[in-house]
Amino acid sequence: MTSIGQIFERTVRKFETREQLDSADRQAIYDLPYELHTVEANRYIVREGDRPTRSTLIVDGLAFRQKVTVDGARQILSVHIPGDFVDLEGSLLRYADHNVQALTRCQVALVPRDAIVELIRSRGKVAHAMWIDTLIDGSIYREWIVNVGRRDARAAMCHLLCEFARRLEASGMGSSGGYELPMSQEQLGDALGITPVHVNRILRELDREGLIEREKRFVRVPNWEKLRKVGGFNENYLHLDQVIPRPLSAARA
Amino acid sequence: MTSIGQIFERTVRKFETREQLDSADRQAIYDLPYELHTVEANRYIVREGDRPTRSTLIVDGLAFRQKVTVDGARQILSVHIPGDFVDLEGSLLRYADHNVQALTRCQVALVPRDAIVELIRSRGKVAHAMWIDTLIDGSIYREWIVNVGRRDARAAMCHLLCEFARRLEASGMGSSGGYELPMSQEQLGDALGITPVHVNRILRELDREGLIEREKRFVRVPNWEKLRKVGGFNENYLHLDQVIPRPLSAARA
DNA sequence: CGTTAGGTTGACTTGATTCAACAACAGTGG
DNA sequence: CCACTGTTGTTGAATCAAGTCAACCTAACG
Repeated sequence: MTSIGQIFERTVRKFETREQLDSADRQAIYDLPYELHTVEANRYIVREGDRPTRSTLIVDGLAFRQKVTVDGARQILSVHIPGDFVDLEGSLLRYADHNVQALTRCQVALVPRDAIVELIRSRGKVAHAMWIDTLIDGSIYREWIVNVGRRDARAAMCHLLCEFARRLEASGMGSSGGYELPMSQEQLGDALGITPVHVNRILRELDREGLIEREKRFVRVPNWEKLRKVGGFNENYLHLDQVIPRPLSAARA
Repeated sequence: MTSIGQIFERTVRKFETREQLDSADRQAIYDLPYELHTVEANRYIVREGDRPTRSTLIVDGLAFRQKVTVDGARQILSVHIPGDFVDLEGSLLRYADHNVQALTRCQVALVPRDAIVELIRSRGKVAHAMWIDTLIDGSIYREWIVNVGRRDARAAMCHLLCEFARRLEASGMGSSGGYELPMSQEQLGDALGITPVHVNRILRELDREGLIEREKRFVRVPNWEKLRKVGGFNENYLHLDQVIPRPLSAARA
């Protein structure tokens, strides 16, 4: 689906919405050494405690972060799409504090840690773009806390569906009308902090109410505004329009 | 408590555990322009939607991040201690996606956004240290998601108490034996995603079981190991020992 | 010394879990 | 090509953790 020549294409495109890169910056990214691998669905990409020597870039497919409590309950923390580095932390922190798993079969590019560290050191603007990425990830985590902490299952599910819709749409992988959501009901439960049985009931309820229409794992959203409202979804936290303000000048949006 | 000359002391000390700074780096931080202010408990430091022109550094006191859902429920997202910049996002993202409030009366230093941006641009290592800070914040958010999503109220409360204990201890503001936790039971509830009534019952239960001893808002931990176990607390995610690995060489811990 | 915020407690309700059974479906191997 | 097996989805009944409502208590404070 994604040819070799375009491995870093999505990443560069994303970074360019975050910081004005020059051609040397772009080239430095394109020049990153990497090794392509295929990871089957559900296989681990990073394990808690790992001290990885390579960072993983998702080229194709979806992946998710998760953590397991001492008594075995799993909590999904975020979902990632092509163009995302899923363990930059591995290059910058000592060890991984959580797991990363492939949601679907993934094509990933493994980039040596040293190359990432050198890129960061030598290309300030690229580093800046990556940093902004981690800030936005942080913002998404915060909203996720609100979702599991303060919304009931129905609202939380709608919110989650809205988030996926907007993020997939923004990256050209679906429309506001509908999209493929390749998660099992158990995984949805792990994302929302509820049981799969309850996920099932909520989904059917939303279906019955006409808030969504399902066909296998394809979700159609007949009335975006209604779904948005039930989920209390406000997309600001995704910072989809994020562009770095020009330094030292009062840039206007 | 903190004299003018030491405004950036804690911040520098923190950054030095994250990256090898040279004297020019340190000086650049000390030279940051700022304005000192006092913020009363519960007053807002940043409001969602703000486009702040200054970043706020906590010099003394505690602050917390929070978000309010459409139907008025508040979720506390994190608690911050002296030395933390509580709205770096304000300098790097377009607008604030959440609120920051003073937990206790705070002394804060307001640093102009442009000065922060310039510091980041000119002092790569300082920027790096700050970035690592945002990565660690991200890690704490992830654990917080697990806490509200997958732990019952009792375990979540113990986990929260453990987190505070370790963080306060690490910054010299309390010992593992006990510490001042200046949060109302309502605020604790907002942090855990439960009602203040339930917080009360859980705290009394923990008290009765001998897991904690309370005196006003001072919490004593007679048996750390027991509390740790009930909370399923593993401090790795705090990255308290974080030191940046030497670039391009196989540094050993 | 009244006012207010925070803490405590009981009775009742509810959203979500648990347990258990079964249906639909995909993949596998005989 | 079909039986076997495992995963995912569906449903009902019973139970439980947490929420709601409401009252009252206490300490701090102007």
